[in-house]
Amino acid sequence: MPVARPESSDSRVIAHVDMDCFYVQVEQRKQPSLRGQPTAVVQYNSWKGGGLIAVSYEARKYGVKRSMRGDEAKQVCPEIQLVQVPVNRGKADLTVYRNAGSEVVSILARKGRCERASIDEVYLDLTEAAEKMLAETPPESLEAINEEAVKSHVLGLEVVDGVDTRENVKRWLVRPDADRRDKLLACGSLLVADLRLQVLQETQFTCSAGVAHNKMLAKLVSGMNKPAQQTVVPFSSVKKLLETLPIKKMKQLGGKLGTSLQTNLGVETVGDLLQFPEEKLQELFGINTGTWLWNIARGINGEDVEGRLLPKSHGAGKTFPGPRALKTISAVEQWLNELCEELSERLQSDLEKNKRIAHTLTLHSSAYKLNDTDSHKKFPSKSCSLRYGTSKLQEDALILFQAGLREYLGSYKLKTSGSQHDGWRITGLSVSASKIVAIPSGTRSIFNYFHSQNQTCSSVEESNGRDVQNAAPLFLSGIETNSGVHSTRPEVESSDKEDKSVHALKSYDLEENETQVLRDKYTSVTRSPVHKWSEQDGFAQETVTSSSIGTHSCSIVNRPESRKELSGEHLVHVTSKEQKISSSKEKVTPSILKFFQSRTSCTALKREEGNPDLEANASSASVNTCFEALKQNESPVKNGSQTDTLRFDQDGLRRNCWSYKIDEIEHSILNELPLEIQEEFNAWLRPQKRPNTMKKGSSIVHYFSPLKEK
DNA sequence: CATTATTATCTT
DNA sequence: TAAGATAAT
Repeated sequence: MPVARPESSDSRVIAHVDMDCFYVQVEQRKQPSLRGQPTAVVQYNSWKGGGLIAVSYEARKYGVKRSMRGDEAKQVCPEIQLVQVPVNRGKADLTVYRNAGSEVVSILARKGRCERASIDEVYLDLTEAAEKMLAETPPESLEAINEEAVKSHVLGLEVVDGVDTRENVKRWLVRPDADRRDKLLACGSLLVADLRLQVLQETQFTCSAGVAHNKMLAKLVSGMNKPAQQTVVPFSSVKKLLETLPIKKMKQLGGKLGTSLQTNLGVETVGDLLQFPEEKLQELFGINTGTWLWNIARGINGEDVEGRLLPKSHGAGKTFPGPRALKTISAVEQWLNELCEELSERLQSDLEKNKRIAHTLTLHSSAYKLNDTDSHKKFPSKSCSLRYGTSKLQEDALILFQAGLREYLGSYKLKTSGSQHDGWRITGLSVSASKIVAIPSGTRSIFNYFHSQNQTCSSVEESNGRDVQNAAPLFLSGIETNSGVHSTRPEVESSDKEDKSVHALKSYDLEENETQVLRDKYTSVTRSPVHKWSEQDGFAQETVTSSSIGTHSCSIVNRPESRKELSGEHLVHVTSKEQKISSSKEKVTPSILKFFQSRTSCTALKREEGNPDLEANASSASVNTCFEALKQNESPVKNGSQTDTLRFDQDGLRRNCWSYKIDEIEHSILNELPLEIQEEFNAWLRPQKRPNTMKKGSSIVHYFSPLKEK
């Protein structure tokens, strides 16, 4: 679970941008006559008209819903235009939507760190841009305000009668006496309005956005006013916003965890969560999830916007429902071949365009057994090191499948007839490529070198007369020629781990009596109705465009450490993720300590207690009087008492442990620190995830199937 | 066994 | 690390 940092120090400007019924828009751009008409995108149509995966707002007025069938949609809206998702190799092909998503991302990434959250959603960290704007061209100085920004919905904005809403919003945007944080949000709103306009101009797509101090809030409100509008959450309106918000509306709480909160704790709204002490939530749900929940209840969420424009994995899959379930190995093989073809194409494209290489191939399947009562056993997923080239993928995928099937059938298969199509049916197949790493730029020369050489170790196969790239895998395996050092085939040990069969389905459960006690103890009785929540659009997918070279590489070995060996001058660049991990893990941030130690005046700042909620105790500290360094980590202060204290909980750090009341560090001060130190400081503000200390069999949280009974 | 097809993250 | 579970769109 994500971990939060103290809110009051969080004056970031975060936006969540969500495309409006994205697939529909893509189709409408292709076919402009569909504009303004009730339209839906449907995949396949032979069975009940196919399944809807995106619905235009015109169609929604008729009650057309995502995941209705085409036929149902026609019933409620006979006029509806149904557009089919392209089909290739017998399966839905989402390439056009992925590419359209990439167009959008490249525009949205212009003003700050950008994270592609799905095919049609991104998060933006606009903090720096907003600060810059505030410093150089603050809204109050502007002669004209972006019309789009003026149309923003500002949550909690008091209505002045006699003043129309737009004028009211405009006044909020340019208010000279506003809290700095609100000013930053105002700048963020202007920036986002700008970006949305650019997206529209350059792609013809509309989108909606949420602007707030963190990801969770931005995401929460981006869908509140759709389509083509934006919503801002001023700091001061967070509490009221969350108070009555149904718990299930929060990201991450839409599933079993949310259900558990409802049924086990009687928590229906985010506000209800405020009753529970942090320790209690930690006991119940584990240290990380517990802390996360406690923070979420208060509108606190320290998750970073990752700078990532590309997907971390690629997958191709298909389901075979009902009578279409696959009955023979040969049918499975054929479909695997199709899937691998698509996957291979996308991998080639990624390699060519993004210079990235995938390391792991995984096969997932779902199946059931005939005339077998315990037949809902899960088909095991299997993975192996990934070899480039369509037929390699196909070969390996089949082997993985067969390994999975043997395990799935277990001794069950030992019955009659060795003939194939027997007891089993395959209802789903998918292959995916993960552990994708960028080829460091320094490697390019090596890459090119091998590129020009005749391949040292490739077979010919389906290289289609085009280039074969060996350099990358070579790099990744650490300079060995990959001639045959490692087995390239998926090594499928048939270690039939027989029994362990049924992992009980997991969910959150509390003991009955404890549940009652908790409900009585913390849950109040009354609650009130809430806002109106518009639906979210779209589907989740990924990015990457297409094109292809026939790459065919030899064995690719997963050996991350080997890169270190090579890290001379060129190869220092690892993926940013890895850098982050390694640095936050083993680094003691000595430079920060040094910096503070060299500071002579560290004066304490006391903050008034008794404010358990969101009221900003904007402690006005100045540069010299801000940091207090305590020699020993005085009793770990916990969030429950509203004093956020940095603490190192890993032993190595215990000794020279300092505690800071980071709530009390004013933001502007951070700006005076050297950049490098600012970064480290920020890392502090986003505490690491703590190892889960919850014992597995703890009577408190244990997982089971929630909606099972009855 | 008819919400499909993907993706991401966390736990074990 | 691999495999499973959960969640989202």
